[in-house]
Amino acid sequence: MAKDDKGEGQTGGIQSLDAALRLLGAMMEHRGPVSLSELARECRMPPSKVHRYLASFQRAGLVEQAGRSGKYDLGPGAVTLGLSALARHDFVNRASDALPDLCTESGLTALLSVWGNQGATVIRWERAASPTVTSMGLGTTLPLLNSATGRAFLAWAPQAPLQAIRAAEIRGARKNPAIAPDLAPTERDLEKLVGTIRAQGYASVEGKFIPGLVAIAAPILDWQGEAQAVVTLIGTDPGVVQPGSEAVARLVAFCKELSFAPMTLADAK
Amino acid sequence: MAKDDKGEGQTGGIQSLDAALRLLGAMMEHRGPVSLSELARECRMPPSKVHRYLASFQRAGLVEQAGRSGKYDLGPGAVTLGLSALARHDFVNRASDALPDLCTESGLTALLSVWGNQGATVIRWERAASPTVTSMGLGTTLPLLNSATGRAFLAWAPQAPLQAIRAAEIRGARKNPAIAPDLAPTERDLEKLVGTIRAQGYASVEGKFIPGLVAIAAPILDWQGEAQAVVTLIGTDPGVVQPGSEAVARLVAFCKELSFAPMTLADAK
DNA sequence: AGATTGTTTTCCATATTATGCAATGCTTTT
DNA sequence: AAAAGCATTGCATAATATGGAAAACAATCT
Repeated sequence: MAKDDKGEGQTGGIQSLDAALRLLGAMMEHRGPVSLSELARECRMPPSKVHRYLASFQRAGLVEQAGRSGKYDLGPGAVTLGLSALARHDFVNRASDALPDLCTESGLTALLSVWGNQGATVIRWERAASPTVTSMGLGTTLPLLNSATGRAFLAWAPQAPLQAIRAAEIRGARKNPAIAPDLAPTERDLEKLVGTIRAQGYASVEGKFIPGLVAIAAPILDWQGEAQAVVTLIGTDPGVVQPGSEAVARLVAFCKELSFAPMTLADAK
Repeated sequence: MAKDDKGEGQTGGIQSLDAALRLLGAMMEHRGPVSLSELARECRMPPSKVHRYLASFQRAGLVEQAGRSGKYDLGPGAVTLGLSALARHDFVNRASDALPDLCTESGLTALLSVWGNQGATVIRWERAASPTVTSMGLGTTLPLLNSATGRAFLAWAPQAPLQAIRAAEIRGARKNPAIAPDLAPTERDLEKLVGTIRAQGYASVEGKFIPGLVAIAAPILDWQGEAQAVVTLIGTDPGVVQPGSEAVARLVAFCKELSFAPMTLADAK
């Protein structure tokens, strides 16, 4: 195959693994199932090569073949791997463990989300007894502007990844005003919205994402003051979004508890 | 290198990739960072090999070196990958697509339900060729105790939300014994019922909700082990509810196929 | 129908690429 | 200081991945 280019200054590694991971990356960029030949074209690999790699991935459960369409997609093993990686960050574990308590104490449905996959992704949720909705499962990607969760990320998440997404969603919202009817998503309005959210310490939304529902969301902050995750409470009573409400108090306390707290001098040993 | 084991019956694939994925699997099992040599020992690989593989993984962001301790850990790329995969696993859609197959193969009417609106709600159904049923349309809310579907949710759905609903329905059933004529819905009986259902892997009902009809139901589980949806088969022949029946086998296999399955780590010894 | 195009999958000879070992730095322990 | 453990790099060998061709399979058009 005449690999003439020696431009690779990379230190040791496995070339076949690099190719395999390039393949995985390509699969990730697609939102859904991809055909083998399409992958081959994108990665500039012969189909036979792609086929063999996919066979190995498939054995490990990282990819799977969707139905009988023959197309390939990321599989459950990838989820396991990702959640395992996520679990290394202890705030995820602590928040997951405490989520049921928050749910029962508040009587509301509680969600734990992290930023990933170009959106706020729900990784854990605890349903309340009261009649809320379903169809909001794990892995749901919440909209940035019209969900309390998304807004909390907008206000507290790392800038870099959000800038682009934000811009994209603003364009989308402008084209489709039904998505954000009462929000004129100019840069100025966004700044104002973010300012308001940060000032009051939590984000809220009434019936935007799902009519009839209200939600409040607060961030779990790391040592840099950026949102590592967002906790959301969903209910039906409009009262819960009010600044003084018990639900707000509980939510904010919960997140503060889990957020990074600078060491006090008294702790010095 | 004298690979004596010919135990590999596996079809085509990349051996080095298999080794790499075995490595990833080993890293997954550790809760935190691992040293290179430790990995090498566990996977029975020479350290140099492990080092080269890790270099490739690191370049892709799948693993990273924790601080300057030199230990390796799963990295942000793994999280991204997992979240991307998580978003694709829309159980409801996948089940919807596959439902017609289940229907034709089993010759029975198939139902797909999710939890919502204080009950098991039918969101998709596929009628069997034989003209049995029924007046059951989309959006029908099935009773919790007297339908196979409801019972499956009872057995596998998240505890917290169901406790209340369950209690409410018990009260209702007591007031209206026609709904649950042969079931004394005490807490003890409920526990026993749930235990039986979980033990046999599916819920069944004979002629309770609709006289003359029998039904079996099994859950589609997410990675939390909770029922995201329930698939139900309805027929007239009492034989289908028997544990060994073909219908039961098909149903359970169907749900298992759609349920979340963790990553398999190939331990070819 | 049959023909045609586009897939996915298997086979095989070749040499590219991964391999294990040994040697080298590098850090931590005795 | 010496020793032990670990991470990293070089090297010759052969084991392994490679691309092309062709077989199996599916879908679309004439």
